[in-house]
Amino acid sequence: MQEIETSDQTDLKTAEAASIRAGNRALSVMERIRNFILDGTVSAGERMNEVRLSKTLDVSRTPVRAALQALAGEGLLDYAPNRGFTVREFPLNVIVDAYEIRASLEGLAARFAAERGLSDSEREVIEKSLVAGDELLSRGEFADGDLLIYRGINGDFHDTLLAAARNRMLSEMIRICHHVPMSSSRNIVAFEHRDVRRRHDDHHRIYEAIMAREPWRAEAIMREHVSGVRASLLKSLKGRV
Amino acid sequence: MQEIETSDQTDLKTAEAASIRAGNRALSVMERIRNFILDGTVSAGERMNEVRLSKTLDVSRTPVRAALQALAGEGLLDYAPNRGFTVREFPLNVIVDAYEIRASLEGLAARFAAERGLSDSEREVIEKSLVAGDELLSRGEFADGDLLIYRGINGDFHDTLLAAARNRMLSEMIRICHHVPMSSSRNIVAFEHRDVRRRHDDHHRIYEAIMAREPWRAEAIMREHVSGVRASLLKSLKGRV
DNA sequence: TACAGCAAAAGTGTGTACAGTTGCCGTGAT
DNA sequence: ATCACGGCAACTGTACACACTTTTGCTGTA
Repeated sequence: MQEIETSDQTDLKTAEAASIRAGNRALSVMERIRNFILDGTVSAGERMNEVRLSKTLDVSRTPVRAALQALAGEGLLDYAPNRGFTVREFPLNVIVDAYEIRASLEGLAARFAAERGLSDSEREVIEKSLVAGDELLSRGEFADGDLLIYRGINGDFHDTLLAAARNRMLSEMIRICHHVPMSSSRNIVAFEHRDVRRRHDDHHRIYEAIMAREPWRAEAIMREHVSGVRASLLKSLKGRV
Repeated sequence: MQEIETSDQTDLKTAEAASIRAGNRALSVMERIRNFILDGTVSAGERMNEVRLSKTLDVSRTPVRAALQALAGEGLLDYAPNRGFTVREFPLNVIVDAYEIRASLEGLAARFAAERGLSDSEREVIEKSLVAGDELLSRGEFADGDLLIYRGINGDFHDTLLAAARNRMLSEMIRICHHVPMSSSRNIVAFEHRDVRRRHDDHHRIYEAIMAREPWRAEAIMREHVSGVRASLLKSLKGRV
């Protein structure tokens, strides 16, 4: 009965890095249920029937319950005694607010990083991300797939800075913000070259502030940086909806 | 087998308000285990033996596991696969950082409250807390038990403002900060009359900023306010240790 | 005496049966 | 026709047994 091992181990590193509970089976179950939620297999407000889930995933109710509890801890599910778990709804204003929270928290992370300094490897990763971004942007316009590449570059920059803040609670809270649908830093919401260029320029300035050991400046720029993403999101939503 | 109902329902409202999982039994078990952690019955770094706990609390392992998972979600416990749960350690720097995080988040909450406005009942509670604090402080010095009273006043002010921010994710994150040992807003760390007076004056100014619909000013004062508590904590620790 | 390897014990992970609760549907009285 | 009540079905909550993993400590050997 170890056929689970072979199948799906999506994003396993993220999960264990975040001190998430659930052992062997429960961990993979958790990721699978998370995907059900994020890809819309189960819709917002829907009840998570334990028996049905355990049949679908071919495990007993025990790991299913563990996974559901863990996901509730992450804020993706709601719990009510004797009524089980339901998919939490994320109306637009909640998503927008999540960006504000992220802005505050990542700003704080930038300040901590500036106060505490970067390790050699962290500096290396960030510099690499800056150079890679410069290169990508120097062409003046985006080719196919370039946005996907920048997504990675952007993620590296933010993840590394977060690690440099050396504060676990902060990391976990920001991770929760990222798990709000649409709110990940890996989501580039501004598709226009000029916007991305401005964002990338922010990265340069944040890095400079950190290297200059100017915590408050680093915080201010980072806050504005993430807030700017929120503004872009609003703009792009208005454009489409 | 309903003898649990009669016994311990400590802080139950807080728990369910925070969308915590765990049903009837598991919920009370969770609170009891939380107390074990906070009052030092189990010490930092210690392993939470499920069998022993279930015997101590006189329930089966199932609700114990549920409670442990919930507490891990709150950040009080660490989990490692096949090795169970351990009490997370909170060294001084983590506690101090938690105040910074709280400062950022409560600042944001104040901003939201200023943007969104207070309900009648919220305004009433806050004004009452301001008046009560004025009265308590007007005597010029503290009598026995006055600090305890102010603790309640202080808590009312902060809780109400948080509710007025109308953002669940924010509430939950701040609640997590409060659960860090020593980091609750109900802990008055500055025992001197002058410090408390200054804090209370902050409350007045925050309220004024909110009523004047000045979000950024409300945020700035609140951040400084909570940061000030952190500074007082450091001072008082230095004095004692 | 130090260390490797193994075996027993302790502890966690999972499956499953049963108990308790909720919600729904049908029946009957008003 | 409507509402109240009772019983049934579905689902969650808890207990417990068994499987698997980790840890411990013992023994034999170098």
